[in-house]
Amino acid sequence: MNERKQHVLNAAKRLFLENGFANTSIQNILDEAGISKGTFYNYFNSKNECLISIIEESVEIAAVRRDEIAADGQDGPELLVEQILVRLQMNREQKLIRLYEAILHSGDHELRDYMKSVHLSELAWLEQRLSEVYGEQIRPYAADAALMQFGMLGQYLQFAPDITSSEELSKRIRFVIRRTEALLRDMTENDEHLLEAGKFDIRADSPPLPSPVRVAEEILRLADTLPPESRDSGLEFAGFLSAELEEEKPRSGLLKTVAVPFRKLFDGRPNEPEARTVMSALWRILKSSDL
Amino acid sequence: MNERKQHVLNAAKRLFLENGFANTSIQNILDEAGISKGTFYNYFNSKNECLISIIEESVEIAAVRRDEIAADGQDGPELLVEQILVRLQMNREQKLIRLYEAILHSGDHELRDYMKSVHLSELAWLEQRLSEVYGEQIRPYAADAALMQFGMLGQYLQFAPDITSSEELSKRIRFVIRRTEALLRDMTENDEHLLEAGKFDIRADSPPLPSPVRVAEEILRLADTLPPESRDSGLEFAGFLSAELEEEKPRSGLLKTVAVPFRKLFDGRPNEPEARTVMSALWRILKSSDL
DNA sequence: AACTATTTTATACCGGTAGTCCAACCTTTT
DNA sequence: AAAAGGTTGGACTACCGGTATAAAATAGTT
Repeated sequence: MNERKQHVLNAAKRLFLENGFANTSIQNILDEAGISKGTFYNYFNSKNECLISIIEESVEIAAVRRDEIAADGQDGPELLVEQILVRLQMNREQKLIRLYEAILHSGDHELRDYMKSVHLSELAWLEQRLSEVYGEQIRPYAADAALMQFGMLGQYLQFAPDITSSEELSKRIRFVIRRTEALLRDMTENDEHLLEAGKFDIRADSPPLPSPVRVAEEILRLADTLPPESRDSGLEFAGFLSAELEEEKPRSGLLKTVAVPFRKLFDGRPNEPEARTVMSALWRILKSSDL
Repeated sequence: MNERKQHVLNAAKRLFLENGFANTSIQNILDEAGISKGTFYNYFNSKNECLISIIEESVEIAAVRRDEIAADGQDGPELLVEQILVRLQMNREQKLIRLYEAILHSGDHELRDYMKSVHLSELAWLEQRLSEVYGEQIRPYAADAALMQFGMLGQYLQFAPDITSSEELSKRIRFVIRRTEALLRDMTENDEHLLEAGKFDIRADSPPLPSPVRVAEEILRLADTLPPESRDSGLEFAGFLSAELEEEKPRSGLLKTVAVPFRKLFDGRPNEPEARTVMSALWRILKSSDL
């Protein structure tokens, strides 16, 4: 990921959020980013692909944040609220969600398929989390509950798009989660469900798990790029993380605890996106070995 | 409403449903309808306006059908299922709903506002119906229940867009309605709600109620256009309807019963849309006097 | 420092889009 | 028959996403 490319992405994102996807021409992006058309098409094969990159980035940010806040603290409905809040805050002022939808209904098949997979993976995540939070006995109803919760929340957001405070957001999320609990009780009592468990899983096209050794290398390389003031602690963290990663049975609790502050060292630095990508790989490894 | 204009609308609708809104150019519509560009822009100020007309028509069709099936039979959850089914079948094979969404996210403010009002009026209708079906005591929670039901159902439809049989549709609707009942019980028990009653009402910009006298005239005029084979019964119906309409206190039960077969005389006839519009006005009068 | 390879720039160009404009045409009213 | 007004076809504009390309700038290698 070129730094210049990141600059273009940021410019495009700014414009998309401000004026909408359809109302932003490539020329606008070129002007905003101060680049020429040729460069743009060096980075992206199309305007759509540029949009996909933006969404991919925000999905990654949300995933890492969710894993990080799960790393400290007990699991339960309150954590679920926080994790859902992450996605909503990601769509700053509900505008990113418009991009999602713009893509969904843009007649472009490739884009639609991509967004569908994003949607599905969000539902799969939610189904899994509901099972974790409310116990294995509700698993047969988790898929339906996830789908309905997603729909309810979507309505509460679309209906009041003027939410700035995360207080207001939390309030709605909590309300919807309590309703979801009622739905789970109701479905359990009557043993009614429409979807089978695991309905949303689409592991087929998910990328292969990165190798721990490879990730360990990347972490060390990243630490090398830190500025003097954070370099020392960064190297400490990185040394521990990479050593632990190459162990036979990594102590995942420790890894999770250390991973969070290490990643945060890169906040605001030019390679923040790269650091996030590497740590995202780390979290995937950790979660797969937890099972 | 010109007959030629209706012809253009039908052509556009066909193309939109088949290829999507974005993938249908005005030239396509011109070719399909066999008209010229000048004519098209005589009827509509833009492609968007053409789409709005199509949606307006389908909204009207759905409203009349809902009122008509309510006219015979007892009220209750089963009727509600049928009425909801009307809207879903209207969006034939889930494709019209894409038009809705295409409009919602098209960056065009005017279109968005229009669709928002359609959305709101659907929610207002649902809130009202829930109160009717489940009793006045749930009215404080009806707005929330309507919003959540709408969201849940939307997910179940979007998620399985390959539904052709209305059996399958009914099954999902019934499932969602049972969940809505659980939500209503839950909210009632805990006395929790986020929205106040009547939240979705937007009477401000709804057109003024048509005068009964005027509608009576239109009904007589319509009957005159019927072909010989249905002319006699049409005139009988029309005579009764218009006479009753001009009474001090119209017998609304009778009116409803007679209105249905009268409107159906125009099915398949060129002025079917016009007849529907007139009868739509009649239903609005009847419902307002029922209160 | 010189040479090479790659990236970036600027611009012309393509086919397609929504929408404008207008002179010619047709139909209805007078 | 004449006037009026809606209808027609098509030329036209401005813009879009995307392609092509030659010149300029930059980076990497020796």
